[in-house]
Amino acid sequence: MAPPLSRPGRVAKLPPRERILDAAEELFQREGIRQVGVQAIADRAETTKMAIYRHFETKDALVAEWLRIVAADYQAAFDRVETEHPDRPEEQILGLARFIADGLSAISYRGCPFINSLAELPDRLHPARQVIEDHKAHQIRRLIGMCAEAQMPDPEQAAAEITFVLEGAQVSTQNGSIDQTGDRLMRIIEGIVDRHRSHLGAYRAAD
Amino acid sequence: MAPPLSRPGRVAKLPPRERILDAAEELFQREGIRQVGVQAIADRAETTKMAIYRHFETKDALVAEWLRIVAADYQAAFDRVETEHPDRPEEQILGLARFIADGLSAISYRGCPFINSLAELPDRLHPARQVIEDHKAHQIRRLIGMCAEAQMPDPEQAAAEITFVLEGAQVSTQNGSIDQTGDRLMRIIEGIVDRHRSHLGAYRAAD
DNA sequence: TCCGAATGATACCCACCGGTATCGAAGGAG
DNA sequence: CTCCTTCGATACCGGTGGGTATCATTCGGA
Repeated sequence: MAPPLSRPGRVAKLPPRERILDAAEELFQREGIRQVGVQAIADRAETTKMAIYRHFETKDALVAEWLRIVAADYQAAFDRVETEHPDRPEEQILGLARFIADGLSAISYRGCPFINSLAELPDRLHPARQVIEDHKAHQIRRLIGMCAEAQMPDPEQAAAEITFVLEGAQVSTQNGSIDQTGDRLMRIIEGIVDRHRSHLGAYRAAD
Repeated sequence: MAPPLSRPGRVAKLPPRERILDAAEELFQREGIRQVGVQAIADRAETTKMAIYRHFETKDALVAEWLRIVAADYQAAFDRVETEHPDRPEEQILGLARFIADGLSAISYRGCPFINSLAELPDRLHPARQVIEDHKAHQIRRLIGMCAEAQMPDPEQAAAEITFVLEGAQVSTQNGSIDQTGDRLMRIIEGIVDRHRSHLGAYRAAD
């Protein structure tokens, strides 16, 4: 059952399913979901359309699987900052911000996969939409947890603020109108954390 | 030359070009650019595909024209808050935020046209991309101006912060994971303005 | 009244897309 | 060696997309 991970002849060629997912990730991110045809994915994965439909029910299922992988990457970032800064929630939040800020230049010119997919898949019944929704809910819940641990008086508001800024930064990288986005983003997040943590903000906190 | 604006028979029917643009606005916003075919626009405009191609070179040109209209709406909002609160730049910024916050429920489930179009049109040579880029540049410039007038020590940073938050809020309305988005948005913007205006922020300002 | 531009309606072209059917080659397991 | 699964390749199908050609109709202006 386990495919050969060693010397499959010339170059180490991954099994088809992996190659398909790699190709899909690359193409979906760069060209957009609807722009990329199944044939193009097959070509780039050095396989055939038929092989794709042997591993995935439909193109939509492939899209959903791709987003599931991307979501796992984000979750891994959450895990990493938590283990790197145990019991230091402010540091965890800043670590997340740096993760996004560092990724900005990498995904420049082509924004966040989730935001883009949301725009490209208006049908709320699309299988990928469920993946996105779950991921966003999970993410905001974890972020609220961090804010609460940091003794912020209104963790929901703080988490919402951070979420808005992170997503806005990812959107704004797509057009060149705003430069130094990464640095600006870090300074903004630092300001938010400082304000919510120390002087309890300008508005009434719930308890 | 001027088309009849009165009693064209039964219901007041606008000239075809207007009906086409109205239909395109509605459908592009709700279903997405690529999802909507030219035939669907013609049907909804109660005209024919042929008529569309008599008024617009290509579908892409129609998309660009649509975004030009949307951009004009946003500019009108800028104009309005400026005339409503002359020499009160903080009020102007809050007015803009309220404009976005009020629009949130209206565009709920289907985000900002510019952000969506950015995701749907990865080709940077698409005619609509130029429209978006110009609009964003113009908007950020105007926002920086307001921040400068409000005596904020780092107007570029403040404008970037506000931009991120506004765009992030529009993105986050698309999935229901964050509720009370409008109220949260207003409180966040108030906090930003307060911080940048009064106590000069936590970071060193560039003189 | 007459003319010409703008409009409406239909049929058509070609390319591409998602998805399926079929067949042969390969390749590991018993 | 043989069997059975996986993989590769090609051809095909129905539907739809953007865009064009053609012709009849309407209607305002001179």
